[in-house]
Formats: sequence, structure tokens, C-alpha cells
Amino acid sequence: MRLSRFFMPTIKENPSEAQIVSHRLMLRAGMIRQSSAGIYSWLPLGFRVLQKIEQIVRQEQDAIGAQEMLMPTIQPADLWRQSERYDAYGPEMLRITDRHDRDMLYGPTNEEQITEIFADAAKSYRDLPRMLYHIQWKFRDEVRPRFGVMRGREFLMKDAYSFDLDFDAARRSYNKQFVAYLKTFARLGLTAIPMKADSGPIGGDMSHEFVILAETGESEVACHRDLIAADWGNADINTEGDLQPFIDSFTDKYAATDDKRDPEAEKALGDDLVVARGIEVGHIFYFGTKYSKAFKAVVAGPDGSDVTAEMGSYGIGVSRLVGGIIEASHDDAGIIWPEAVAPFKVGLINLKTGDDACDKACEDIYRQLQDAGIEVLLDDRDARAGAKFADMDLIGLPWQVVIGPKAVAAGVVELKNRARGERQEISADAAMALLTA
RNA sequence: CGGGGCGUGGCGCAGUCUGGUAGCGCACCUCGUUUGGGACGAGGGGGUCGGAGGUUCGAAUCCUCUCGCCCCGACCA
Repeated sequence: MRLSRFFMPTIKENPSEAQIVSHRLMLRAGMIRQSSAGIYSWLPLGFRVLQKIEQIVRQEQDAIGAQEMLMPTIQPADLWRQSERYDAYGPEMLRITDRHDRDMLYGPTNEEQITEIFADAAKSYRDLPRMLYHIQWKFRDEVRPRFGVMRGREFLMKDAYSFDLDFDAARRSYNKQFVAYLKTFARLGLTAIPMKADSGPIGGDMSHEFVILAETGESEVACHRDLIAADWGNADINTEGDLQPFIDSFTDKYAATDDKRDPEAEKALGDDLVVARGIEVGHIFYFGTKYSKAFKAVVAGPDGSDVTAEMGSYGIGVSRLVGGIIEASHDDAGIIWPEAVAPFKVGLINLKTGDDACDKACEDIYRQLQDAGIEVLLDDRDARAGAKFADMDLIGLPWQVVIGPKAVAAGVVELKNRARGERQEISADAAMALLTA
């Protein structure tokens, strides 16, 4: 992509409405624009990141056998009356009426919808287990949206739902999601700590929040020091095997969100206790038959008797993660993207657009990188060097290749690593080798 | 929902107390000089001050109502 043609409206000054760093940087980097409180448009740069994250989430869901589908954003109120959540959910649910005066709503989540679909189709224990998910926009009419995409009213969420024959099977599904979450967040470059959590309005008795630590986190959390240093999700695990011992190795250690903290346990930890601010990026629940009962998700068991499906639901705030990653990875100059979610891998800066030698050197490398399948953003604008450096640092691409008259004369390019700040002058071929490794 | 703050060219702000017909920086356009960390000079375009009503000879400024946005707290992917 050529920056001269890319729609990436960067802003030099901090917009006054943005108070936290991720919100500021997303606005300044031209990733998002606000439409109204808690509702955002995703501009090309931001949308690329959103899609990268979505794809990683998708791959890890697929890897544990969850199947992707897509449910609507607008749901009929009757569906929610059946689970008795229509009134219970309160003003956070956006209620609307269609032209025939039917009560509808913009879905804040999809337990009802999926359970109805599943109940209608599943007849036998042979139809279990099943795990289904979709990645869809949700709307929760938060009293107080804030922090940019971190607490929007409209947000993109991956929500998965499991259906099992009995508690043990449901536990296995829960555990698979647990591991998938560890892997997902590890791939995103995050240390997400599973913490015992309240099950909230969804109900149930087995629940973990996945929390990343950041100064601007919304609530205070506490955990054992070892959990922060743990090597998440990189373990080679067979998700078809017994995951319990692996999961216990995490959950044995103290980790609790705000409302689950235990002063005595914390005292016992002594120096191993870490208290920090946290951002919730995922939440998994087991909730038994709460919905399967309401929607009669009942199958014939092996002995012919009726069995009500055991369910769980598993959410990841995909759009929130964009902000969360920035909170966890930035410096004074701007964003520092982990390579896995960077909108482009390489930012190629032509320091002197219009200079034949510089133009040619840039075009060569640009072509080579593209041929190698590497996403590259070429700054071919007719702007001053300082502006180009500043913009490139701001948008935080992992690698910068800088080409100016001096480098061209010397037959080298300057390669800069955004995260470490290291620069090296090497041949174009050597740079290519490094970037394509 | 309780408490607080703010709406003035694209962005950041001053002007509001003490009414007199809108200003600064950045950005943008043109020309020239520049060109490795957000250049300099000259010229230029763009706002009737969130909206409605009122007071007044006269309202960004005073009064009433209203809409929106942000922050703190209580609640949540």
C-alpha cells in the first residue's frame, strides 16, 4: 500500500475527548473515528488490525473444534421473554420496534438465539457435543461508555457456545476453551491471566475472566507473581486429551478480580502478591441448563431417556482487544504493534520522494517485499523526513525500512525495529532476508 | 443513575465574568527557498460561536429550555 493513496488521516495533537492512551493513539493514527458515544467507525488502518485479531481468534476456535456461524444482530423480544431475560436485562438492552409494532432488540449476546437453533435441531445424544461460535457486533447500552473502543456500546465479540451431554463433558468443553484462550492471547502478544470471576447476569457457577494487566485497567485485580511470568499458551497441548492437570497448574495459583479478592489468601502470598489494574479481554462461563431448559434443548440419551444439554458460553472482546493491545504496548511516540496483529509488517520510508535514486531503491524493495507476501506500507508522500518518521512511529509498524540519499549512495538501507528502537545499516538483500525470515 | 466539566473554522485553544458584530497556533491551498526527526517567507480559503426561544439599539458573551461529548463514582466483552 502506498501512503500517498491510503486513507489514514493522522492527527498531530491529542483530541480533547480522548483521555486514555489507546483511545488517543487510535484517533491520532487514523484507526477509528467516533460516531456517537461508544460507537465508532473503523478506518482502513484500524480495520486491518481488527481483522488480524479476529483471524487469530477464529483459528484458535477452529483448532478446538468450534464451528463458525453467524447469527443476526437484531433479535425478536419473544426469544428473550422465553428465558425471562427480556425484563431482567434492563436498560442496557437496546429495544426497538419494527413497522408492525413487534418488539425487537439489538442483541447484547446470543445465548437465547443459539439455544433455540440448537434445541430445534438436536434430537439424540449423538448430536452432542457441539461447540458453535460467531464473531458479530453486539450492542449494550452502557450507562457510561468510555475509553474509546475499550468500553464501547457497539463492540465486536467472539461468542462461543458449547452443548454437552453431562457435566464432565461440559467441563471438557470449558477446558478446551480455557486452553484456546491462553493460546489466543499469547499469539496476540498479551499476557492474559485467568482469574476466578463472578458469573454475572448470565448465571452459572464456573467462570474465569481473562485479564491483561495495564496501568489504565478499569479495575484492580490481584494474583500470584508467577502467573505474570508464566509462558502462556505456548505449551504443546493435545486439546483432545485430559486438560485438567494443565489447567490446574494455572488455577491453583491465586488470581482474583475485584469482587473475588480474598484478603487472607493475599496476606499468605506475601511478596508473591501482585496487585495491579486489569482489563478484561475474555470471559468463559459454564452455566449448566439455564438456557437449555428454557428452550427445551433436550436430546434422547443412550438409554432413551430425556437429557437436557449442559451449556457454556465463551466470549472474547475482539474490538476491545485492539485498545487493550495498545494499552499494553506503546511508548511516547506511538503504538508498538506485536507482529501478529500489525496492520502492516513493514513501513518503507522514502526520505526524498522525487529523487530518482531514492524512488528507484524504494520501488525495488517495495516490489520485492510484496512479491514475498509481506505487507508493506510505502511512505511515498512528498513530505519532510520528520513528518514521515513521526507518522511511522505513531502507527507502530514492527519494522521500518528507511531509504534516503545517503543510504542509497552507500548502497545500504536503514532497518529499524520499532519495539526495540534498534537501527542497523545493512544491504537491501540482508534486510530482505531478515524481513522474510 | 448520582456528582463534575465542556461545546467557538479540520484539530488544539483564547475571547464569555465586565454585551459593541470573532481571534491565535497547527492543518489546508498557491508561489519561492528548503529537505535525515513534524522547515521558513509571502500570499490565500474556510467559522457567525451545538440548537431553539427570550432580553437588548446590539448577544459567542446575559436568561430559559434543549441536544451532544468528556471525566469521577456505582455496573459490564
